[in-house]
Amino acid sequence: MAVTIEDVARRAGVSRGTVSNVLNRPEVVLEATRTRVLEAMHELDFIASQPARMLGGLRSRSIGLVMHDVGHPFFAEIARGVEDVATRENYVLTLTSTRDDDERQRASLRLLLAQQVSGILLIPTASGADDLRQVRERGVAAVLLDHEGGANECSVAVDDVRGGIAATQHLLSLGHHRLAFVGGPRRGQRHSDRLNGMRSALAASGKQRRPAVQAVTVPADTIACGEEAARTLLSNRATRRLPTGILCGNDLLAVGMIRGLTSSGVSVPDDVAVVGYDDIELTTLVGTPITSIRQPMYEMGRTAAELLLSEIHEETHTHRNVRFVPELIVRESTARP
Amino acid sequence: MAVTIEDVARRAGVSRGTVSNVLNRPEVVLEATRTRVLEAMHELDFIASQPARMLGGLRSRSIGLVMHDVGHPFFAEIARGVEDVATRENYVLTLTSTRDDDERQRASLRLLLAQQVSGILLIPTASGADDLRQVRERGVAAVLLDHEGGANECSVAVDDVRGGIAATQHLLSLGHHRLAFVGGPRRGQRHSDRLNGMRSALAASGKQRRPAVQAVTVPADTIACGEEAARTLLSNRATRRLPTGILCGNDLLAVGMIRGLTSSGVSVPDDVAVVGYDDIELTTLVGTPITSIRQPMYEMGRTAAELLLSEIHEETHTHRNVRFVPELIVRESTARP
DNA sequence: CTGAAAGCGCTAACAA
DNA sequence: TTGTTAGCGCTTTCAG
Repeated sequence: MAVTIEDVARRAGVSRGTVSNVLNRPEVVLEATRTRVLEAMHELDFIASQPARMLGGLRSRSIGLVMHDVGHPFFAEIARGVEDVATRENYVLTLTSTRDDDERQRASLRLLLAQQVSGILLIPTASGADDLRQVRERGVAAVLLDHEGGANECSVAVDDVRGGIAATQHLLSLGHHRLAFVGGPRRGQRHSDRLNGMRSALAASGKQRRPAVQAVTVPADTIACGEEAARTLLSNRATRRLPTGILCGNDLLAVGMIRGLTSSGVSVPDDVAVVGYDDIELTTLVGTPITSIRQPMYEMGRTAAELLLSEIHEETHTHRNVRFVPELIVRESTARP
Repeated sequence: MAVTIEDVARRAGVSRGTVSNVLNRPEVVLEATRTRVLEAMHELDFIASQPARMLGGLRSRSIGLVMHDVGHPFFAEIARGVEDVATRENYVLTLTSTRDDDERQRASLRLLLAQQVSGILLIPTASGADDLRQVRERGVAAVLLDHEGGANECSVAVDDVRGGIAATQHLLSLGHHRLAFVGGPRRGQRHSDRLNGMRSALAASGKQRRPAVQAVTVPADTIACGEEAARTLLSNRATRRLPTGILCGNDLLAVGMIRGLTSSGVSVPDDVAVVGYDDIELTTLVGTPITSIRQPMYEMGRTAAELLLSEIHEETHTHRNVRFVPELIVRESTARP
């Protein structure tokens, strides 16, 4: 088997306890013995077994991240932020994707708990934010990510209502009063809050028309769904005029929307202005750069990881609900330069 | 503390050993007792501690993935493939990013080893493929990803020489004989193989000019570096004519290259044809859709994970060096439709 | 400051 | 078929 603490002890001519001490409380062991032990470790290329240490009573130096899908740039960027602080603090990051499935989320959480991670970051499914309760009951630290949390927990989110308001005010200022929102149930409250933001901004403007914000529901946050939504809007024209200002629940939807619109001869931004959400790098790269509501994804990951580590380590940790403010980034999809 | 196997045993009125048996060899315990134990587990919401099981002698049900950066779509997509099979097989995936730093790669490997993962997938830094030796010496399964391996190990790679050849033949068939390659040392042999592919295809064509393929070195695989490379090519024009066919080491470089070229009044593809590499989704979304050499990233991740699990489980595992064949996908950046 | 020994939660013989 | 027990590699008292 692998080289154990026993081997190191023998080689250094000390007891296991002493080796353990140089690992965990080096200040308590004599300089001379310590170097001797360190040398022995080095010569044997000793790597202490984390599982064994944990059984011995140490915390685990690993945290878990549960999210929808690493493949999506929004989540990947959050993961980067988390990973950077984890690495910096010498933690490893175990990650699992739920594909937005409640069952998989529950399974993921159990798997992480079984690993004895010392903390969990959860980007919940539409209805799964409560699952953290059970995690906490087991004494494992947890913070909610991309979801507003309660008073007795840490959370990191972005103010979606303000995002909706910012997008709407921008559209209104450009003279667009016939508005639509494209989003789906999969992102749960994220999208409904943004829609609410639109509605309240429109109401506040006093420019509200009879048919308020038109909401188009899509099954997923993809380019294809965006194109589909464009077709829906276009074919509805018989009964309802085409909106001239559209907010999409994420940037991929916006890409699809613009594509669907232009391929039917509707010009963006001349006929219709389109706003995306998230502000992933892609928005700057497409043919018509997209105006978007920027969410600080990397920062969110970093902050959440820091809160989690603080909850793990600090005796006097007080819960915080961090809420970032999204930022409107104007590009060509709403206004020609 | 948490609920242990002991609690379950007491509640079900059996011994620890029996509980352990229903966990590990259910067929050996009487139907009746087993259901009783299962019920007790359920009532207590028992989750067996993986660390403890490992000490007891079980394998770990976790694998590690070491890569450059989760934030990059190429790696993110590989990670997705890995994650899908890990989840399917009830393994958890621990991932670490090296940012292409040898030191960090070594640290990552140690961290994973300390966690007692039962297998490691490594996308090595330019010079770090050898680090797996030490992993294997410790009896931990390992497969090399995105890097051609030796006979005594499993690996999953893509034939870069053929990728370079395919791109070159395509460019030649379009009438471009003055060629350039843009790439960097960071991706190590990946890029040099592609360049070699270009050279041999050019030589084989009999159309070789005196100045063979012009190689432009960039420090990183980013859009900014692509633009920079465009400027370099442009400013070299005094001594060396502008190439008319350019292969970029990845798609982001190609995006930057096209942008740099067009902003200087050089038309793509009319004046210069540009080919990217990887074929990430982005290639279809930019203003001028990019011809690219497709690498099956998701498949690579899946395959590597499957090889790893086979190496972990199967007694009779034989090593394989899987080499995918890249595919040329033609789009507007080399030929107007 | 160092060594000896108990125990962490579980698995895997071995007995019964 | 089930119970008993000896570790797994480490940490952490507690003596020395």
